[in-house]
Amino acid sequence: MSNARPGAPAAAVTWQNSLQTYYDTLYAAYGPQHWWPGRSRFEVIVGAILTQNTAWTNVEPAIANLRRENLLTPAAIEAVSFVRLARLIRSSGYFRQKAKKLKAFARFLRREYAGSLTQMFKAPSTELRDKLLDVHGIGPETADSILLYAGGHPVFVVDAYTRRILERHRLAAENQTYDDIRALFESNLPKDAALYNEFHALIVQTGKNYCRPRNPRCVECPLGPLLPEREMLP
DNA sequence: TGCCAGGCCGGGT
DNA sequence: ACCCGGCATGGC
Repeated sequence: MSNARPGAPAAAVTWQNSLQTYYDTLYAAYGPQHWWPGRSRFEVIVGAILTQNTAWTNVEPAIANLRRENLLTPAAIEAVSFVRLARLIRSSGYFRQKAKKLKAFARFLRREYAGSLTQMFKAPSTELRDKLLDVHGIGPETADSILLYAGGHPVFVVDAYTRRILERHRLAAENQTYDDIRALFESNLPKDAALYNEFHALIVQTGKNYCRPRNPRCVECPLGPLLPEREMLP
C-alpha cells in the first residue's frame, strides 16, 4: 500500500515525514538506546517471552537465575523440569505460562531447525514470522521482537506504547490492528533493521516516561503534548 | 492500597 | 472476526 499523494506539494505532511520527524525528535532527546539487553540471541528470545505484559525489572532476576543455573540454551530449557524452570522465572510473573512458552519455543527450534538459531534466522522473514506465530506463547509482538532483536530481520515491532503514542497524536485510530500499524512503519521507512531497532527502543523509552495511563507528565513528551490540530492522515 | 507493566491463549459470541 | 477472563509478580 502506498501513501504517496500525487500532485501534493513537496512539503505536504506525509507518513514518511511524520515518522521521520518522530524518529529524529526522539533520537535527539534520548540518543541511541543499545537494545535489546541480552548476551546472546537465545537470551534475547527468552527475554522477549518473559517480558510479556511485565516490567523488565521483574525479568532481570529471572534471567540471572537461568544464567546461574546454565539454562540459557535451548537444550537446557527442554531438559529442565517444568517445576524447576517455573520456580526460577517466578519473578517475571505468569511463571507457569511462561515456563510452558519457553519449553514450546525450545521444542520448536529443535524440531524445525535442529536447535540452531543460525539456521532458523536464515529463513525468509515472512515465512519465519508465520511459523513463530504458530508456536504456543508467541504472538505478533514477540515474533517481531525475535525477528528484529535476535535475528536482525527488518521487521518493525509494535507494542502498547507505539499504539498509545500514535493514537494520542492522532496518527492512528483506535481500531487499527497490529498489522495495520506495523505496515504503517514498514511501508514508510527504509527497510533497515538498525533503524527499526532504534526506533522501537526510543518509542518504549518515551512511553515509559510520558505515556502511561493517567500520567500527567504526558504534556512534557518530546513529541509534543498533543497534535489535535493536525488532521488525520489518509 | 490499588494500579500498572515492552502479551497471549482459549473459549465464547 | 472480535471480545473477554485468566494468567502473577514486584514497584510505585
